Amino acid sequence: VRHDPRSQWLATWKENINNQSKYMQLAAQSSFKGKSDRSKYNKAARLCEKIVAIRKAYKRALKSKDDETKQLATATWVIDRLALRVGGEKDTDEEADTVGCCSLRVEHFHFDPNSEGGDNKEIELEFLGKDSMLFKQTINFGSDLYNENNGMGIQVFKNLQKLCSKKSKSEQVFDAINPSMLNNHLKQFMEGLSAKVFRTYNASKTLQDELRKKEETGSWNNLTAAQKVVEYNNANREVAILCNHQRTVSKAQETQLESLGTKLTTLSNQRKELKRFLKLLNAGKSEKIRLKKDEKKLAEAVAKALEKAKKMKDKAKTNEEKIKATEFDEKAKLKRKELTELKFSQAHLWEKTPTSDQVIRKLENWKKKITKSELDLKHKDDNKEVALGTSKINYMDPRISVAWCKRNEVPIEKVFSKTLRDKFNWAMAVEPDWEFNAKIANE
DNA sequence: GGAAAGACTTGGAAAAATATTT
DNA sequence: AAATATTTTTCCAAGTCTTTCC
Repeated sequence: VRHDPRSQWLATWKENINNQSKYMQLAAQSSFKGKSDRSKYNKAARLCEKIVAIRKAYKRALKSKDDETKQLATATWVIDRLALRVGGEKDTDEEADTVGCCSLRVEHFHFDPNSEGGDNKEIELEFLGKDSMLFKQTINFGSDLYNENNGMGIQVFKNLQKLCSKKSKSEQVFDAINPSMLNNHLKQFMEGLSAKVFRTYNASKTLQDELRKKEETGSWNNLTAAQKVVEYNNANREVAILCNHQRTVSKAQETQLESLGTKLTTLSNQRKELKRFLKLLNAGKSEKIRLKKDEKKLAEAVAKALEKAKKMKDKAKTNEEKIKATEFDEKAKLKRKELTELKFSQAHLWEKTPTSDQVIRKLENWKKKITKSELDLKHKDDNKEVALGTSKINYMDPRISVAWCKRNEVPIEKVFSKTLRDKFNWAMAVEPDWEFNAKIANE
């Protein structure tokens, strides 16, 4: 037993397989952890002020004659603007071959990936990051996004080009520096600054800017709380994309998306048929309009089968009878499924020949349905690989979210789950106009 | 001065709990 | 109430970064 105010752990031991240190620590909702979480975000917030000087410094150093200085500047740009991790060296015999900024190799860079030739300033970066998550993005260094500070993107591109030339594929791009040099370099700008702080800073800043942008749109105040939460999640998504937080698409999700796709095709085919009906009606050929078929008959059969299955189950005493009853029940359910499919496939049809008014009304209805389900599908597809949770738990200052909720009269539980509310208890008391900026660092 | 150890944060998968649809 | 879909929680490995050791 000992008392050591410098450390947070309650117990520590060596795990017997890989000989790694293990710790027992207080839970995330403890005030102890809360305090260090708060200081993490406060440190990142101080960057709001310091970032100007840092960017100015590396802009100049990008053109330095000294290799080390130049590489430090280029790497800092990458960490600041592309939100990469620092990328510590590790033993590739023992561990997975994953990389970050400092350990990037020439083979991870594809210049002019689409062979556009000429003055192309694109690089496709492709590598496995933490947890072997794929990072694959094409960066256009010529775009305004990277050049608002007159020409920095272009300069970085030139540097990277040079750093990759005359090297074999397996050589490191930033061969003159390593993470501890980079972190030491960063310390001169701000006490306690290290590479990871940029991720926290950029994530929090992005969230705040995105949320503010949305609040400034004209119709914002007309939105319901639920609609505002959707916008919050969209902002959260921007952050997750920035940090490359991904999830693998499960088999179930895959099939779900597929079936949504087929549903959509059915709907649009039905709309086409409805249009045809309208023409037929106008031409006085109403007898050619297809009507609903077999639905009632099948519905009755299904009801009967289900009832019978239930009776069989109630009666069954022996195992054999029970098995039979279950089998029958499964068949009945299959039939029921058929019925729903049939119903869906002729949902646009009528029992009796419709009037053109009816057809018009249904057409409008179908149009709405199609737009909605198109949007739904696109949304699902766009987001199937993005994980929002990680940035919410680790990167976005919770006070931004709390203040946003207060300003917009959105209950906090729409945004933070129970555990997150506990974890971020320290952040709950901020004012509605609270801002993530350099001033709050002293709170 | 550089490598290894130690301490703490960050990461997605899978399980579990809830919500929604049928 | 059952089936499905979505969200939350749990789990522990894989990172980062500072301190210690040689």
